Amino acid sequence: MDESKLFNGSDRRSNSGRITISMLADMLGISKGTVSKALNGYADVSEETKIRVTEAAAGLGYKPLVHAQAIRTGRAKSIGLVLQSDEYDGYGFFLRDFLSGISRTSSERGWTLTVASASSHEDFEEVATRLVEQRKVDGFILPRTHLHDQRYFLLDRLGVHSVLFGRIWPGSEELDANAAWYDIDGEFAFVDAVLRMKSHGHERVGFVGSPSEYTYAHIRKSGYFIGLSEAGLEVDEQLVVTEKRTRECGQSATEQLLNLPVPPTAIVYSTDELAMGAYPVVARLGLTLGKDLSISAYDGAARGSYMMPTLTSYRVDMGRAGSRLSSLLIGRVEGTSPSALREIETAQYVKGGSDGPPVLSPRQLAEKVSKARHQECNHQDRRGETR
Amino acid sequence: MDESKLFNGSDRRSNSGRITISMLADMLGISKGTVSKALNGYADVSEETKIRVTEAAAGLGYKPLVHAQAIRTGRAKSIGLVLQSDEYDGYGFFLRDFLSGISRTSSERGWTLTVASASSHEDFEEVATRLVEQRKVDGFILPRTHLHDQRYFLLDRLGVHSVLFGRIWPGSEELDANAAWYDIDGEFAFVDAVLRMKSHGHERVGFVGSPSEYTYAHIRKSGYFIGLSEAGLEVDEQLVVTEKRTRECGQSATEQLLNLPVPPTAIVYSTDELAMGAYPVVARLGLTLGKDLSISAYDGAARGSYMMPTLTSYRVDMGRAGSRLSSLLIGRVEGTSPSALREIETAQYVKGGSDGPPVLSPRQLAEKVSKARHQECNHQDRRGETR
DNA sequence: TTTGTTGACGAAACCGGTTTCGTAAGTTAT
DNA sequence: ATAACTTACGAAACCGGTTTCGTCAACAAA
Repeated sequence: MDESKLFNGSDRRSNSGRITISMLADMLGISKGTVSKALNGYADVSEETKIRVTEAAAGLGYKPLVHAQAIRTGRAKSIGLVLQSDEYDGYGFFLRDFLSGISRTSSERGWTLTVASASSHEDFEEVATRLVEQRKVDGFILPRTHLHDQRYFLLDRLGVHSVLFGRIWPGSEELDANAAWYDIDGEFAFVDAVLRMKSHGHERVGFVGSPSEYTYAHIRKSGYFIGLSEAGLEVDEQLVVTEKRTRECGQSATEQLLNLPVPPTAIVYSTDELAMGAYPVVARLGLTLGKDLSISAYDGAARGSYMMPTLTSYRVDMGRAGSRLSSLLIGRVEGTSPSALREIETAQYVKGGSDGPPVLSPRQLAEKVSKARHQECNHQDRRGETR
Repeated sequence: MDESKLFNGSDRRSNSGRITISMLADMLGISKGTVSKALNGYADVSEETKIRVTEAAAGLGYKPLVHAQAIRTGRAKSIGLVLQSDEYDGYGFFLRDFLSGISRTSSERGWTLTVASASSHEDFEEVATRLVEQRKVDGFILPRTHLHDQRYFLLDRLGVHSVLFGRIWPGSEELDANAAWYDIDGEFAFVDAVLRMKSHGHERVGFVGSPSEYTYAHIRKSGYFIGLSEAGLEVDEQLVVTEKRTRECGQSATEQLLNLPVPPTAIVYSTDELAMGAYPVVARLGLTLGKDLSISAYDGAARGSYMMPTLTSYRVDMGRAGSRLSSLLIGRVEGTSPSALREIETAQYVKGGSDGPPVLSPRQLAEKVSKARHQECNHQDRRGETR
């Protein structure tokens, strides 16, 4: 009673109602240093005092100001994420899930998500450096890992922690011995995809891959080859098209594969985005997906389910990815060894209507394609005449 | 020479190379208070000293630590954005543009973007309150404004600034006299859309609207009615379907309109998302978009351009929106009067292939629809028998 | 009983800034 | 020449925490 009256009567300004560590210390009749130590688990505070302080803090709703701590500890408790607009926007509808995952998990630990954007790699360097110099961020999540990810090495030089969404250079342990990462086992998914095509009865399975700068491109392609070998199918380099990015690329790749003398009856795409390109091609040639041609892809983008027929794919839980990545990064900043901060999970198979047993042999398919192709030309000719 | 030697010899620890205000003051031989005042434009510093300090700061790359400033000034120089996952994800591919716009402009002013997420309105309250209490954020951008936006009123009670993407309650000045906002003139776009349909020759133009909790739903609908009146077309309540959200909703709304005894030959959709629902309906009925039925929408989502035919729409520049919104919010936090912080811009018309002169009268269209409908039933019957 | 040791805490420095206040020198008014 | 203002700056308090260091009491060992 007396104490609180004394306190209220003091000249401490309102401070918009927030309770500070000094106030808390005054009310408890101990020094603010001791309060701080009690809350941070120092050894030289008695168990009894710790309990008193903790309870009072909880009761009064005292929460330390992170940036006031940061000035001494150097920790902003903030996760950095730089969105790069020069990269193809592979996030699509998933960006929100990803961000939600990150911010949810980090806020549970009292951390924050700081988002910045860069227009190029040089810009990334500038943006990241600024965030680090200004101590706005303790570490970065690096999505869409490249083979030799320059961002990782840059941050490493700056002495800033990072965690990769995807591996850097799988197989060369020396290089990323110091890296923490989270990844989805794309290899497994593509092995599975090929095996499923085989079990449908397909003998010629094509592959459309992503640009080789991305680590996942290699991993998924490798899964395709392993799948072929496990399925007992022979490798035909003609059936492999790579370095594709957008759905327009997927379109041309699909055309290229279907124009082969002996085309594949099934195609596995590195991403949903690429597989989207198959739909207009198939429609134009009068083919039916899931019958004349079977396709499957990877990412499990919601978009895929809007297609007719829906796209068979392997769904990646971006919310979970964001959540795990922030957890790993926080661990990294707090000193856990990177070798203990590596996680790999599997994508979830989502059956759609875009694959099934083949109704045509490769040669029959080739014939159907070339017929459709001729009709199309005639159509165009006629259209040309009427103009 | 002497000074720097003296300085190097001092016991100041490395501090990972960063240069602090005290160092700068030492090197210049003045007090750190004066340096601070010089950099912050105080009046009681001579012009000469200001120049000396500014140049030295620039030369040595001195940048004050924002959180060190924040502890005294109370400004974290950070913009808050809460992504709400209970709302339909209207951002789509635009979220990245939006975030880029915000972070680019705010970083130019030395500000940061802090992203959080909430799963419900109560959660928003909790998340926002936490960010405010911990002084992590100086204000919020509130996207997808509701008519009586609870978020706005909550933040107002907390004494935190916010800026709305969209207006709160257009027409009732008293309510949002204190609000700052940025908006795109949806009304104008829908007037324009109706007039364009009229100039194509359409006499019956339908409308599919969004849920009425959103301000924009009212604004766009109002534009539709104004457009009708300007075009000299009569209002027919049967042609208006509202409270629609997803593309599935758009699908049923389109069916509903096409099943009318005298259906519209043109439909204007409140969002691209809704208009997506028209495609499968039209395909099933054997109609051709841009001929049998003309449609246009609003948002200018990239997705729209992947449709065949491409969707005529009004493009909203989300990057610019984010940029302007952060600029307005920073102004608000720095004390500009909210009445000076209101901006309205127009959406850009993007012509696609989904609209054109009608080839059928409403009655002819009705006939074509009902024929297709019967065939469809027969198909289904036959399919049923073979099973 | 004296001499370490240990446990628990306070005082004060510190982090990197901002802001108040006092004051010496220069300037103008009387 | 003196009084009254300005101007320009430094000293020091301050923001809200953390961390170092010193100290005192209680306890154990000699």
